[in-house]
Amino acid sequence: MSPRKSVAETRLTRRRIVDRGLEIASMEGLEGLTIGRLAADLGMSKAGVIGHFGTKETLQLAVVDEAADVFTREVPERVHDVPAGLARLRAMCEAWVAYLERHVLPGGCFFTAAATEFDDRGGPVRDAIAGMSAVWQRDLRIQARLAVHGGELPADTDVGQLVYDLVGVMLALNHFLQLQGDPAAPQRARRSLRRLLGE
Amino acid sequence: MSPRKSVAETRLTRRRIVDRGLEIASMEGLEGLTIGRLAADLGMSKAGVIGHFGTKETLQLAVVDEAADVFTREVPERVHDVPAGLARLRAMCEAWVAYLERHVLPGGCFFTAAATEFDDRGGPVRDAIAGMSAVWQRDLRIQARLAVHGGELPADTDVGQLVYDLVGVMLALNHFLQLQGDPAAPQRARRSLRRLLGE
DNA sequence: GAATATAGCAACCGATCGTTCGGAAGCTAA
DNA sequence: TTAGCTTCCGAACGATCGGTTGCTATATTC
Repeated sequence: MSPRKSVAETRLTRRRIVDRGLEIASMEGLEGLTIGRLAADLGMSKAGVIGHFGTKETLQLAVVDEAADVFTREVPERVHDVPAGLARLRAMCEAWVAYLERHVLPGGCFFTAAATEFDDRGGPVRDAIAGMSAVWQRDLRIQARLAVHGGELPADTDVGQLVYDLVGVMLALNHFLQLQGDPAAPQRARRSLRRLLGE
Repeated sequence: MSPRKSVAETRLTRRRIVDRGLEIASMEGLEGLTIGRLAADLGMSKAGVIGHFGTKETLQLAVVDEAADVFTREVPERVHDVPAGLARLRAMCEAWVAYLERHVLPGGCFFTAAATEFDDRGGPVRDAIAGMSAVWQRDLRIQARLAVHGGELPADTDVGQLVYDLVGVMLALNHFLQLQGDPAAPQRARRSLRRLLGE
């Protein structure tokens, strides 16, 4: 029925699958992401969808990768030119808030949803999620440490504690935005960040 | 085949279903809670399981109710005799941390998982989850307000902001415990609580 | 003791799950 | 032109999903 597409078109089809898959997964979860649903949404057959990945788990991993790309594009890359240290740390957090505020993905923060969905299981998908979460927290820790060493944050700052609190602020932001639809949540998040990182 | 049980036995069967259902749901999610899986775990037929509820949604609501009962028993009821105001607010939060620390449910905080799973959908299950979350946050606000009026917290305290931060601390605790298995998380949570609520 | 009500089972329903298979269609290299 | 490669489809696979039906065996009610 459907002919072979040019290489460019093929890559485009794969991208369409992963992009739409990320949207679905951000709303329904990575398990709620169904091959049949994906096929129906894209107007193609289930075989055509799964043929690009071979396995649902591979598809899930591709979606996790895409989510990481989106996050990277929307948050860390936007603050790459901000001076390292406290300024960069503040910019990272502000970009993080803005990213959730803008509802880049319809289902809120993909990693929050995926983390709570997979935190009790094993397997490569869980490992990928935990790994990317760890990388981002490491980046936060690095900038926090630079800020401490540069005297921009108190010398006795517990960097791990600070990152813990920052993560809490963002988890709360996602929670109040998605579950309660609270429009004051971003402002609350920014106020908490000011308290943690100074003015 | 299986005979009718006495009323007491019948209630017990229902409790067994809901209890096991809560364990499964805390790990696999409310949608991952499957009637067939439940029946297999309990050594009974699917019809025997669903006969007590009629519908999976009703079963899910029963599980949500049970989760609320467990939480109520484990957290607010344990601090019922603590004097109202800041002392009670602190005790509520400490009981909350201890509840997560003890791993009362194998999958961590049920409401955190259920909230992120259902925050994008509609329906009675989502409403029940959001409602119970709202009740608990209202209880926190009440005690916080009492603490402010009693002069135990600064007069300019933004109570909504405080509850936002408290929720963030607990979400982070659940996150670091479940996804990263960080044993230092409870101590981090307690330190954050001290920062928010004083010594 | 007889009548009634009901908990639970075995079997089954249609739908959907992830996955496999053979083939049709078209691009590309020889 | 031809042979091979690849994308995608239609169809089907067994498994499982939520839910229904008919029945049996017993607890309760009279």
